[in-house]
Amino acid sequence: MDKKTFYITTPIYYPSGNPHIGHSYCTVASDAIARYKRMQGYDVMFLTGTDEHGLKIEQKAEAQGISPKEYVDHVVSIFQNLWKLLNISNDRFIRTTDDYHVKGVQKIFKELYDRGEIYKGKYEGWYCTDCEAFWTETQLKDGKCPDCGREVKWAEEEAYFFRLSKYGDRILKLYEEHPEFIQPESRKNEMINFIKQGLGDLCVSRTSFTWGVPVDFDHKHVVYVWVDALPNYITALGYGSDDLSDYNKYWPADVHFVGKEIVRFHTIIWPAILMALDLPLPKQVYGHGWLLFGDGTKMSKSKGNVVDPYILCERYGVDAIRYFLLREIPFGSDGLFTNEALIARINSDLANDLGNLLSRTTAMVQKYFGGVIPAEREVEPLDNELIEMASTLRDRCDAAIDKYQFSNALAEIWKLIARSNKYIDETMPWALGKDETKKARLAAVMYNLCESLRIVSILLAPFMPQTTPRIQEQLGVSGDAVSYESAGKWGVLPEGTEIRKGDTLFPRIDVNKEIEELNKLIPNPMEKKKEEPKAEAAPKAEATEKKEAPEGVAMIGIEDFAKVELRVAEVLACEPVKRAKKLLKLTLNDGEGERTVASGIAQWYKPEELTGHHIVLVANLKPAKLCGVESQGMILAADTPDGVKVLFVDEIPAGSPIH
RNA sequence: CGCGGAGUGGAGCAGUCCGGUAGCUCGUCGGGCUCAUAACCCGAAGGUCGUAGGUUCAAAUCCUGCCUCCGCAACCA
Repeated sequence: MDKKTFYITTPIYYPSGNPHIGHSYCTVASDAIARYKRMQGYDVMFLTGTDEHGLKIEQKAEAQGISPKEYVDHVVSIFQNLWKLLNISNDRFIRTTDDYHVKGVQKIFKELYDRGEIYKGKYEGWYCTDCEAFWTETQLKDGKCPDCGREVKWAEEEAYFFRLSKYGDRILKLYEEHPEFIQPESRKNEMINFIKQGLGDLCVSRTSFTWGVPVDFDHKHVVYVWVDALPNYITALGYGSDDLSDYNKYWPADVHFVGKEIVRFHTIIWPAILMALDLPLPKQVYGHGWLLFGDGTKMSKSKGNVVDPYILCERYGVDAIRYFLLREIPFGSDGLFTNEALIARINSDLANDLGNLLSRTTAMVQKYFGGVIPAEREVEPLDNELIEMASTLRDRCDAAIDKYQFSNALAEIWKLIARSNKYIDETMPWALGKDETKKARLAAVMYNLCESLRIVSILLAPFMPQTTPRIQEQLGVSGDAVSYESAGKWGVLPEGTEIRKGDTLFPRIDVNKEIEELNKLIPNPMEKKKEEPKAEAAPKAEATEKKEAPEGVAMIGIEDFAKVELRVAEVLACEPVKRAKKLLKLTLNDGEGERTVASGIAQWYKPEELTGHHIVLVANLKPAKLCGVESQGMILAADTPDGVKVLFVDEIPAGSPIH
């Protein structure tokens, strides 16, 4: 009989920057499931990959003076190295630039077109030439491009559209008939509301850039993100090629793990595309939460506050990071990532509870029995609770894993670890060791502890694949004694097994020292954001960030710089902008007259702190409308660890040009 | 009224759907033990569950108003 299959995917990540801890989070979670399911005997297909097309990549590459392919090759290799480092056991890695994917997408696109699901139309809207982007009326800021503030013109672009609008009802019905389709539950309502507002047809091709999958029957066009990226889940299985064996075997996916920000694409657009193709739908889309920092900021490439997964792994070990990510944060919700919490978990859970349990157990077996537990053992009723808990642990883990509740699964495992530590206190093996007549009892106690640890090591393996072999080595177990099957049984440890104390599993970390060193390593966004008045508190959770390297800032010639007109200006008046959190409206005397400039510094300056000062003005910036205020320039300010500092040049008269 | 999330002992969370002793982890304090990575085990202190009303025999839980915080969006020229 064929093994039951299990197909799990991560999103394909966009390599416009290096992978951060958020990518790692989703990938580690998927990996744990993949490993767990494999352990249970499933034939698992675990897919991850990268989504490499699009304007942004094209621009990034151009900024670095290399081809898009060169650019993505480089970044993708960084992703792949990180997955290797994190022990990610993906079966495949799909790149949307792979030939088979390109062919598959072209085939899908054509088929959708032939079925009348995609039609050629006109994309109408306000077009910004500089950004090469279309905007809707409502997106415009006072009739100008919301991105760059430049003039836009009404333009039409030929484009292909997918008839998404006709699938609203079917998708709602899908949610109704399969309430488990969107997880967690709370995300479903958002989707329902979104659909009920009415779905429009979806633009699925572009002519404004070329870095994409060409539409093979209309070469002006490249396929736009939706029909390119989403089908990776089936092209990776060979859909669109001659060999459909994997597709037939693994599709539909058992679960797509995605971040909550892209739930919409996976629960509306993706099912619609599949419906249009008459293909089976994935069984479930799970939208996990975000990792947040101490100040509640979502981590992202653009904000730069990235905790570098490499540095973390290097300092604490891969398994510690994997453990923390899966244990600390309930999978469906957002969670805080702080170094303090990380270190606390490592010390208390990994070093004190698990590491120390193994250490004291193996040390005693060594000490009292020279490493081999005697066969003659005297059981007592006291043992029953431990045995009961250990032999049913697997069921509780299974149940949690079935619901993707990683933290609950780990919590269950740790209950057994805690129970085992308590068991040592209850049985007092050191006292038994002093009494020759209690040898058999002592043997039973040690045996029970080893059994307990054996079961722990098996169930922990999907989460901490590097650590568990070390535990099992010390326990002297392997093969059948560490199978999933045997995790549900008590009394598997073979007679005569040689147990020996090994190296410390997880060394304890000195919290204060460590936090100090981390702070040296990576600047802290908390400090520059808000000064906490309660400074007497112990070294507190330090959210850390790593500033993104100032990549892509190319050298310019003097002639480029000469294009910028800098001038000293006096701040005549300053007021907050209504409806704007960050903006201050400055009225300036630039030496020739008055002008208005908006500046996003409300967070750092009160209006009265600026009036009267002389500042540096970029005088020839194209005007832009911000929150209803016409900004006719920009003032210079510096980013510092303590916040943004406006450059004051009070001793220089207003109007002075600067070179 | 832009959309959404959240306010529970010092910190981080569970409990809220299906009202009825407020639970967990960490931290603090006291005790025990010595096999172990100054680890482990036991105990204690600490919360009028954001606020004001309402429903009810009974509300953290249901209803209404309000306040605060956060994310997204609109503003970081």
